[in-house]
Amino acid sequence: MTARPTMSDVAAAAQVSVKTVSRVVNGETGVHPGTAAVVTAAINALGFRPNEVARSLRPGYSSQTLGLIIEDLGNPFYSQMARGVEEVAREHGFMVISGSSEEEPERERHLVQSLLRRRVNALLVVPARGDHTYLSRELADGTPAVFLDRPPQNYVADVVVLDNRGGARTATEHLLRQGHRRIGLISGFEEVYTGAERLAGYREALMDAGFPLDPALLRVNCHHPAEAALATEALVTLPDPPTALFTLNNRITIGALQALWTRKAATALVGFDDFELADLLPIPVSVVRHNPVELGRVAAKLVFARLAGDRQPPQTVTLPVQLEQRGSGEQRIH
Amino acid sequence: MTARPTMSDVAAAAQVSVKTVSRVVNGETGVHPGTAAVVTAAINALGFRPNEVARSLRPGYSSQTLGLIIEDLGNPFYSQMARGVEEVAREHGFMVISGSSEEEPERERHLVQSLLRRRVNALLVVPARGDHTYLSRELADGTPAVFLDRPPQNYVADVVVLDNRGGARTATEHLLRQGHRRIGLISGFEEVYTGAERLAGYREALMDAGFPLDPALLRVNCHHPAEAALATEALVTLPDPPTALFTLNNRITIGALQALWTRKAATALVGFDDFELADLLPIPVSVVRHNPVELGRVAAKLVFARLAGDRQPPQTVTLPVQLEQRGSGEQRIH
DNA sequence: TTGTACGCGTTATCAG
DNA sequence: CTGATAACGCGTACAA
Repeated sequence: MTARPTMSDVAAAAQVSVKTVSRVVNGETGVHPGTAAVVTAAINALGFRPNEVARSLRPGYSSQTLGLIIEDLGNPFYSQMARGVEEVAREHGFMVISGSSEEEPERERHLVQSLLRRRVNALLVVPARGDHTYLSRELADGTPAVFLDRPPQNYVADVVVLDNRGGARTATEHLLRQGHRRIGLISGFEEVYTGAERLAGYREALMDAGFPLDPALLRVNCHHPAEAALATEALVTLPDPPTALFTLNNRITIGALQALWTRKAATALVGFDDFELADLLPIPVSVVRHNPVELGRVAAKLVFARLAGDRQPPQTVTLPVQLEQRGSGEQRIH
Repeated sequence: MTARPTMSDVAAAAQVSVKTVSRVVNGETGVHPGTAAVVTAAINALGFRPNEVARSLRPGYSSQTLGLIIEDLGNPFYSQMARGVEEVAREHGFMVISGSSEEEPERERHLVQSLLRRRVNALLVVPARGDHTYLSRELADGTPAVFLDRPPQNYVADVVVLDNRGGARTATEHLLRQGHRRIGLISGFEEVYTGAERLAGYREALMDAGFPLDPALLRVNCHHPAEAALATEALVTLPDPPTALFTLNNRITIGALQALWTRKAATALVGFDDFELADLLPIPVSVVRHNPVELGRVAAKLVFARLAGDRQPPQTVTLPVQLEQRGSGEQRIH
């Protein structure tokens, strides 16, 4: 109930000046041990805790805070990214303020502004769709920004992404190598960067191998497992059905699996994104997996390099992904 | 690269005093429209953004920030809680600084101190094990704290928990009603609050129904799915094996399921905690489910009630859980 | 070894 | 309607 004690409260209690208290608090040299003891006693008696807000207002000091904007804190992929960011931040004595953009551009802008008003040292952003030129104005003072999972539109800065295209190529080539020629593809939002890249990787693999891409095998805009299940159902009941499926994210993979199980279809399947239980299912699911925590870590390290004065041109880091062969993707065509 | 412009920069550019700029920025009445226009123009020209840090230093103002300490931001259960907290915070114009305690008491203390130094308005904490009397000193000024998922030890404050005991009772009674008399139980850390409560619920249900508790059917301290699988294996191969299993958290449920599948055992199963795919598996898994987002929301609302001046004695809110009958728990004994 | 003045960016007070 | 001044809590520069 009492207001939090300040340095001058401590100074008054210890019968010294605020500056002496400051010296003790910051462990500066040149304080008489006796005085220091008195001050320390007063600090403990009053329960004084230095006010980081006041400190960060002073020139040369900063809030020691990172701003993190992601699509949804509750989504495991992003929350693991956040975890990676937090780890690196802690190593530097920083804390993280985070917010969910809900993939809405206005919300993102609002969050950017709120965070900058709080004078975060840097921004880490999973960019929502839409134009990002507004950032030039917001970050004109040199506050670094690093983008995660996808690049922003019309703003040049450091970006850390997964090798979406490469992973999709690998998955598709793997299925081709098992003898599959008709490989169905189910994707989520078409316009999202990661989805587009993965689709491109699938296309490239087919082209390079000299096989045609049958548009009838493509199902896009499946946002829920249920829609993916329907799409799978539709593909499997085609006159000339695919012998394998490539599902572009884990929600889709889950929906597809359910449809395949109820149909007892022996269609091979490789999914992008790992998921819990994938390796424990009766037929373990082959996936292209990656490391969201590492993504967060790498982005945070980039941020701290910038804060340390790194003036290199903005770079794009592409993190490798791994094809995990567990069974569902290794069913050869007879 | 330029330092961020301040109010006095704007004032100079607009040929007015800082106070006038302040008035315009805060939309105060009593400013000549002409002057306001000039000031607004200067603000836009310079890209001025008010410094919330400086503002929060002033008496009567605050950082408009909540501190959140959870076990692990990367864990879906906790990250969804964080999501709920964030939602309510945003409604109040607050932001959230979060940190992971890793279930280590010293880390928690360190986080508490860091957050209080940053003058967060309130603390939301998933308490690590160990004594929490230290909080009396830290929060002597009246900064509210609310605890999530489990109560702290030796500190009285608002707490929001799930109905762990009731959920476990319900699950056990459900299995008893299906005719099961030998119900195996697999749990994680024995000393964790939630686990202890769930175990107690199981015990109570058996006692109340007048059935003995066979210690041979209890397996504790399974921290990974693999350990749970081994425990399941051991239970199923008992001379007089259980006909049903009650698994105390989702990691354990997953491990148990795998063991049952490989063994093709027809043991009934109910798990505490829902998990992705639970409803999509060939035999859908019955679970006691709950709503982590709601838990976060309720806790945050409690915090804001306290911040608004609510002086009621600390309360414990117990959130209901639901038994979701999907199939695995409804296999009657022949 | 210790203390005094000043400034960080903002807002409240009170005068013009 | 507008502005000068003090203050928020702390640390730097410079004395004493």
